[in-house]
Amino acid sequence: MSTPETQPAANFIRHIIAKDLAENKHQGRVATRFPPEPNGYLHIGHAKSICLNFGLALENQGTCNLRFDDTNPEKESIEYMESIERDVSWIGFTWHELRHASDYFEQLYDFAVDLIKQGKAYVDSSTPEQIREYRGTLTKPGIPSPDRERSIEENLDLFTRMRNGDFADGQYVLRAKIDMASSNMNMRDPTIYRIRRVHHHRTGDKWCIYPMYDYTHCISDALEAITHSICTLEFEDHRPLYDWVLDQIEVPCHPQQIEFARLQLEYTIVSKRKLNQLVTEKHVHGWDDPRMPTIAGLRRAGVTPAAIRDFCERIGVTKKDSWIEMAVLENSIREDLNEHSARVMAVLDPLRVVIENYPDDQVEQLEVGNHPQRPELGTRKIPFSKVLLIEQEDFAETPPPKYKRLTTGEEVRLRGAYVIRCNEVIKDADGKIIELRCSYDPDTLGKNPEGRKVKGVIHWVSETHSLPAEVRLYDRLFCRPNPDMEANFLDALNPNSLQILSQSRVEASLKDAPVESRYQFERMGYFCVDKDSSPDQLVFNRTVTLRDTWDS
RNA sequence: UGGGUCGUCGCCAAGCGGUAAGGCACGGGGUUUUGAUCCCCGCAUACCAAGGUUCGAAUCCUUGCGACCCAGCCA
Repeated sequence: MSTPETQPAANFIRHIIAKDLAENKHQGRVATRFPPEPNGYLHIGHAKSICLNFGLALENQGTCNLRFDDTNPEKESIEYMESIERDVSWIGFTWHELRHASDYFEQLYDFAVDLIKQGKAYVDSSTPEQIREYRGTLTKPGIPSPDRERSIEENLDLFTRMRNGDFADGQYVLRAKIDMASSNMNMRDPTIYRIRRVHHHRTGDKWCIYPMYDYTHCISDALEAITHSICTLEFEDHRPLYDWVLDQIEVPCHPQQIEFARLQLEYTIVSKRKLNQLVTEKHVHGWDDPRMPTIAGLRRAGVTPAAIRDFCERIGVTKKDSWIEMAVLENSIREDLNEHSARVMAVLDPLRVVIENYPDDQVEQLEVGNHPQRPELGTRKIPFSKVLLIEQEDFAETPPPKYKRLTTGEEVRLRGAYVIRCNEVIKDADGKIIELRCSYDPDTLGKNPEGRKVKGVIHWVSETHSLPAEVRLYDRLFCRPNPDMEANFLDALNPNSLQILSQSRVEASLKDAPVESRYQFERMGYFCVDKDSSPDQLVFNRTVTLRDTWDS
């Protein structure tokens, strides 16, 4: 059996690392980091970055840290931090060290003082509006702030007092003194510290000034001796600033920032802000709603860590903006689930079938395999009796062309059991089919009938022996390929993304199926036991359907 | 129209001057007690365009065209 994980494919970052290794650039060391801001749950886009960073470290005998970029306490929380640790672990990676940007607040402050002493940073009293105005535009250079030439002594004093809490929020900022005329907006004296009296989930109220991303990230990388600092494309313009900061101060190493294109998946979104909106406005039932592209959502839907890793390897790593089709993800999911899931029978939308020529009280325990290609997964017994349940959609009075299921007067194979023939259709007063009267051929158990071919096979359960279950069928959350492109992404929401079937029946072997266990419901798809499930009320989520090539 | 980046099959993606890998999707066939799986076969004389260099170009040069990112005291 092939493993779902494919061999490492070539990509430009692997080339860069191979070259650095060949040149002994960092004494042959590879150190990466995955640096999320703890302001939301991780999603499939983060998975790409996680697999990249941890994968690169792993395949080069290097290290990968998990670092929380927690410099903006307003949006961050312990809950998010914990969910991130949980999700990274679940995907299957172990970090070398767990770090936080906030671990470096003191050092960051010292470096800022150093910058001021060098005359490379100054305290500015301009308002945000003034700063924006002075910054110029894409085509017009900026002009210096009136505070730009403040003396070093005064800057030192002001910055100390900023830290001491002598000023109101927003009264001053610390800015790097670089080049107000730079064609790169990020180099026009970027703000590196702001005053903000917000409780930080780790440092509490110790600080009332917080460092900005551009200033913090490069120094954090350097302090951790990161060799390759991998981030997404929108930070390309920030690289000169990343390098500038590290060039002004004394740090153990100067990591190389490398940018790659973030994942864009059709029929979904990966904007934290919008994902947050879906949750808070209750368009979904939470961060772990199986329709969400979050790691928690995928997990609850029944997607495996191996499938996510396989997907991330398949989509590749480039600098090209691209949209991945959902079919690629589904393929990775099916490939892993097909190999590892035990098969069981479940009737989602039951139709009663009475086998008229089967003895009233007889029950046969039929032995069936748990996996058609993997006999080592064993067999189980399923009860066959006079009254069975089959799928409504597996019977048609007037079948469409090439129909291979049950129809009046014709035969069909009951999976793992006998061939039956439908003799009569019972309807209620409204003409709705409520029961089928059938007969079975006793000589067709484990063998084909004499002289005729029965091509259809359908699944079933015994009415009295089966267990009631609720089955949740999920469809894509959006009905447009690029919801992000819509004026309002909520307009693209799929109104039928969740269908709950409360009358389903599953075979008795599922009685004690643990939460998160996964099965293939034969002919129906892959399903996972939901956390809402209990022995009295089983609840299953559909992870993905089976591939369906029946064109009709 | 300042700067940065990108353009190879429907969607991804290898390729790095020697004559277009692979995956997904799609189409056809075979096996099958899942219309699943699995197995065969097919699927870019062509690499955004036009010039140029070269015995030879997707790969080098030139000029166009198109797309994305940047003017937070967010990350």
